Amino acid sequence: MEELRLVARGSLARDAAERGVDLGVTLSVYNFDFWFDGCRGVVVLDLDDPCVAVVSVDGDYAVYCRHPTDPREAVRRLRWCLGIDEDLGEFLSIARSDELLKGFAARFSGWRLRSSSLWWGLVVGVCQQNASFRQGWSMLRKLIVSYGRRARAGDNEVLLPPRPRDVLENPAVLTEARLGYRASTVVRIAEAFEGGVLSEEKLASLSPEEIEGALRSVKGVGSYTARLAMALGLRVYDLPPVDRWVRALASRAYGVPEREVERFWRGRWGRWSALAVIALTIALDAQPLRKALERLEKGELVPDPSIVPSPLTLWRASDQTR
DNA sequence: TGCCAGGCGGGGT
DNA sequence: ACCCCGCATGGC
Repeated sequence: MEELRLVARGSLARDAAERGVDLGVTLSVYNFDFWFDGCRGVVVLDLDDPCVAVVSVDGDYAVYCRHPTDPREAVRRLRWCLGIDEDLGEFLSIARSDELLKGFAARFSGWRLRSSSLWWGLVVGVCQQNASFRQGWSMLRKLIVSYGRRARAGDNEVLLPPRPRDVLENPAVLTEARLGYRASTVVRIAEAFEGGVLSEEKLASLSPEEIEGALRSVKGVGSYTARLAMALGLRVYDLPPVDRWVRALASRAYGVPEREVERFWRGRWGRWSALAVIALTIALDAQPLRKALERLEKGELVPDPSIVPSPLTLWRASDQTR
């Protein structure tokens, strides 16, 4: 097991409060039980040169890294992963007068997207392809647990997602994790990162369209997966990951033909397009389309914490997604 | 039991 | 620019 050393300690409480960030909500949304327990969360800052932060809902944090790291750089990275300095003012202002997201904007203004690496964002996207939310997160959970990459960070034993190299060393685990035909796509993504064809640093400087194109060069990565990964890994939200779920809901809510949903969505949400898609999945508890449409008809557009698992409750629903 | 789910690529027209 | 199909797997 890899030993990580303490490189920084402090509190984000004041800055979070000043910026209206709710760390409890931010840590709980779309998280697993082994990374969040209702009180403290693990944030993976770097997979390749492992570095993690343990953050409490009141803002205390400790950052641990495998190699000596500039504490200021580590804290910058933590703040970025938690979206602390991302100003969502414009997004929330649009959302407050939006049919789909006004309830979300009223109650979840403190939510920020937790980012991951681009590699991991792609894996998340692939696991959502042609599967229910529940199945997708079950696959991801099994994937992480099966590779079982562990590190010691102070008193905490932390589970890390596999690196591209881990996947290439033992691709059979993907099948054990029940990824089905998605396994070969994950292998191709891992090869692209290991071979340097894709690299986060190079892609980050490109335009959103160019990033999407580069990611789609991997067979099995289409528009949805590329755009979701850009949002999760790079905090680039310009291009919405429009799937049949969003297409149907937006078509109904806005009275727009399905084939025009993407254009309409981008016109409405601009540089917040992908964030709005992710927010909608939270608002409707990522329920299957049929139920999500019923919720829309009834105007039930705020998360229902009694639904398990959902983006909000996934962290306390490990048994349902095993 | 079939059918379908937050896609995708490859084939057709 | 469309339309259509198959694809691993799990839940209902």
